[in-house]
Amino acid sequence: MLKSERQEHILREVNIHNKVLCSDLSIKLRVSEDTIRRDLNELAEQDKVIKVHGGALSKSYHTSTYRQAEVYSLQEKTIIAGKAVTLLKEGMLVFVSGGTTNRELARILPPHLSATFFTPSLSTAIQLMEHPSSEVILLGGKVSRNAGISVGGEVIRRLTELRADLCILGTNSIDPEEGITDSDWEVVQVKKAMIKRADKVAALALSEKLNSTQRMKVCDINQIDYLITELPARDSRLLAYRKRGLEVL
Amino acid sequence: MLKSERQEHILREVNIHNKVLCSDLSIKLRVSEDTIRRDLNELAEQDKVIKVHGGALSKSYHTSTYRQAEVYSLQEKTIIAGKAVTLLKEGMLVFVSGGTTNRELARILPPHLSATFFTPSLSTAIQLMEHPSSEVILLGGKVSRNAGISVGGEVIRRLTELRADLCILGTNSIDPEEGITDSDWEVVQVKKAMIKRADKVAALALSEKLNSTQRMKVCDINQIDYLITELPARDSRLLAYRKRGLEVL
DNA sequence: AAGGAAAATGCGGATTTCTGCACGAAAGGG
DNA sequence: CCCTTTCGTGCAGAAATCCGCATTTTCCTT
Repeated sequence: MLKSERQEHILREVNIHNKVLCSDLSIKLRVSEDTIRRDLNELAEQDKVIKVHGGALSKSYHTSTYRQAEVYSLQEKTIIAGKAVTLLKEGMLVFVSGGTTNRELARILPPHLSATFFTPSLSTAIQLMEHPSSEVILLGGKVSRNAGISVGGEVIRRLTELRADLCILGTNSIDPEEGITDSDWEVVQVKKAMIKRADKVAALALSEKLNSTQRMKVCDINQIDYLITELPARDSRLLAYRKRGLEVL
Repeated sequence: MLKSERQEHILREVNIHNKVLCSDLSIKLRVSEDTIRRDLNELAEQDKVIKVHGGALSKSYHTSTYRQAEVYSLQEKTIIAGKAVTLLKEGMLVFVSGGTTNRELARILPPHLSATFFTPSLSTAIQLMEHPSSEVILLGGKVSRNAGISVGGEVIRRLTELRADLCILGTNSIDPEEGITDSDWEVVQVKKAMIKRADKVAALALSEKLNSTQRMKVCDINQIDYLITELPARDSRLLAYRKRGLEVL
């Protein structure tokens, strides 16, 4: 039996039973426990399983109950989300894109605010779902594995039939000259459609994303109305954006 | 039982009941109280629980981090999912409804299987997203807060444009006479549409759901092709269904 | 096809971890 | 204040892990 074949088998086993024991696998696959252990360690390094004393545990089982843990820069993102909330008014129709910052926004939404949210993002939708008084409409389509959002013609077609008061855009790269840029073509198409059909556009970005660019253009800087970062509005790093007419929160 | 597995269990227990006693856990998990106490101390060091005399208290009780509902009867659901997987073939177009059993199915999907999945369920879609070789298409629409799926005319309209090889239906109530029933009108509409547009229908149900009915009818028993429970196919409780012509797995 | 380097595997022994038990100290309840 | 329950610690046996090394397998080059 080949090594990779064996590891496939182990992975399948661990996903079905949520746990495996070195001793069991050793017998079932007719190899020494050392080999199993080595396999498990490799799989653990690739984040496929979680290695523990005596065997291994399934990752998805473990992380699905625990998942809250790893939003990086959570502190900053919460600040950003807090500022963004001030733009929301009763009864608004709002587009929300993907990303953890927007998820954070959904989480801290004031409970009484009743607005209608359209989003292609799975995680944002799930978070919004827990909000008591808002309506959530999911834009469906082919799901992009990397981005965790729906993409494709159907999403864009639906967007063209709508008109939003506000579009809240998670931003990977923003630059005073180049505007907002991104790296995934499908995602760019969706963002473009959202911007086009919204009266106002708010860009949410960690300060580390400022003055960076990527391959594909989403929009010009003057198409954006609000720029929200975790920095105070008067921070010098934001000067270039204020000069361009953006309202910096 | 593995140590880490045991600690998972303890954590789950403490989060459900808000408190646990060493003595209870010792009996339930069949280890000495010393071991439990050591576990609780470790969990307390990691700030997962609050250790008190005689047991421990839940921490999240105070911090109100709303956690994804615990998957109850996970063991049984994994068995069901395992059987359901055998119905899936390369290249199929499959409808998948919501529910934790279907989420479990998505989780244990063989990595190599490449199929196309349509689902209105957010959690199923998120789980399927992690699958390397399958395509996931999310059916978008108004999100139903209780069910965690998209509902409404748009979903149903999209479904009528499709034709699936298989429909995998999470089931809340099934009865040999009454067929499948459910309690949420919107959800029922979606399930009806899915059944109508699929060549074969598989109903996934915990045995506790057998022979129960609810207010609204989803479909007749003879519209279902496969019945999958955690019980062995020959179990007497399934006899009535076999007699009706369902293939019981 | 043959040869050889690299990777994979199994094994023995040293080390670490896990677990239950015993005993004395501490905490809690009436 | 006494009695019961719980706690902490040390210890011992069992299991799991780590480490180095010899042997086998795999794969690539010539």
